[in-house]
Amino acid sequence: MIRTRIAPSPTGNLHIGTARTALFNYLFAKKMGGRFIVRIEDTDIERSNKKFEKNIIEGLKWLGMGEDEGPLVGGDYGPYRQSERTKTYKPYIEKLLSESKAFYCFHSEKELAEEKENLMKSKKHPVHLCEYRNISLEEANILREAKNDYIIRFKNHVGRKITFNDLVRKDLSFDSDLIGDFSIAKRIDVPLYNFAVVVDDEIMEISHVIRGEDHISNTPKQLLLIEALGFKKPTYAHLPLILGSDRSKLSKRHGATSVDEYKDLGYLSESLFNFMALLGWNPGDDREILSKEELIESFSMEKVQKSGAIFDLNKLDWMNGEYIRRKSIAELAKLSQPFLKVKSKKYLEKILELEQSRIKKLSELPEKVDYFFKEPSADKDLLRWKNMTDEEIKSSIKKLLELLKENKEQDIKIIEKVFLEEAGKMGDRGRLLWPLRSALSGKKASAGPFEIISILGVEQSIKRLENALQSI
RNA sequence: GGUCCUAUCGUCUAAUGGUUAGGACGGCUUUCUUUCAAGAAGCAAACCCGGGUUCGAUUCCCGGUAGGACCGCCA
Repeated sequence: MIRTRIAPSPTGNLHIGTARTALFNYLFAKKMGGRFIVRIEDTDIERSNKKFEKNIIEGLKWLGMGEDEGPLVGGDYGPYRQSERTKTYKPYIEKLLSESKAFYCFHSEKELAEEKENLMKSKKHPVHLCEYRNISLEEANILREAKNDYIIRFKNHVGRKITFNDLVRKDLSFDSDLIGDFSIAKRIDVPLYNFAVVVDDEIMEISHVIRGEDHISNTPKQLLLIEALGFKKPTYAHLPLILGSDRSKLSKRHGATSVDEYKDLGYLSESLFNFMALLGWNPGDDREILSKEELIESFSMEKVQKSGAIFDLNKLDWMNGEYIRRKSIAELAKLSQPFLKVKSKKYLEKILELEQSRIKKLSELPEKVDYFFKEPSADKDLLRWKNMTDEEIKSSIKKLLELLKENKEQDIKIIEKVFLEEAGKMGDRGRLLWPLRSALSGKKASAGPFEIISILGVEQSIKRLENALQSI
């Protein structure tokens, strides 16, 4: 059974990078008929926050990645929060300690920091080979009472090569000397990340560890622990990172980095899902717009890119526009609720019909359609088409009013026909139609005048034209 | 500083030991058009550098260069 997991730490909102990692875990698991698991890494109780945990899991769900197991939905391998698993880890730490595969280290943080600094100064790889690595447990117990400051480290072998096969990067190899005696637990019941993951992955029977390439250097440590504990090795896949416009790891200074922010900006979950999938992966053909099902169907690790990909807002905007245009008006109306408060559903839908092809994100809506809710302020220069004189504008509007009043009771199709005929007589249709549209919308850019009239109604349109006339 | 990773249009990417190096976004042009979009048509735009292997390298190998990630008693 293929089992993949995402392990967010609940110290902030759902980050785009985390979401993308989750996405690849999800696609892979679903493609292989496996299970997608959410495990919360909240070792450091102070930093963690239930609110963030909920937000992260809901964010994943919003994107379409419902978890098969996790802290909120449960499962047979729980608990799914690291903070609730301290009892699970303890025996494994004790085991390593009693087998002399781990030891107590009594160096202070200050000493360690100095050691590292000196090593780097002398151009050496910063690595801690601890002097306490061979002391007996008895000695350690005595020292522990004397100093209460200690940490548990893994006793690393020297001169070994650690190799593993990565699904994305093929053979990777690391020198054990450069890893040193790395830390595995703060105290006997407080494991550190590298230790906790290894134990959890074993117990939760995680078959594939799919994560960002920033974890590559953690892998040899975890492999060492797996070996020492006699665990089963999962298969690894390290994904290329998502980069900001300057090619460094995507972070706050690059702008919006959380899924929430994109949601609030009016991006649809489908476009974000689709877009992230195409960052560092392709389906092997020219398709760009793919549904979740198609993405799952065509997913394969072999197609995952090795180099990082810039998060290009331009393309996201385009894709979001594509998705907006593919929505039914009813769906779009529902999605627009948070952005546009309109009491009448019918009215909202009519407006959306006009804007569907004009917006790239839902947040553009309020500004684009405000004229449907309040009369525009009159501005004579806005009414001017090319180099019409004030008098010409005036006579155009008078003509418009006249025609509109005459055809008050007519269907909009008829009105349009009449107006177009009249505009045709003027040679340049803009001389009649531009003042019409701009008087109705109060904007340089908007939907067409007849579409607007059909929504506003003839009475309101006459009123706006009269207002416009006043301003000249 | 050390280790590891990576390298095709501005961006996301495809393909290939011999191609006019393909697609998409963005840009530009044209078209449609009262405006803005959307639509249609088109244009410009890339194989990091050097050496080797080879009849032939963008492709394979080596070196350089550049960029990135990591180097916690965070995860």
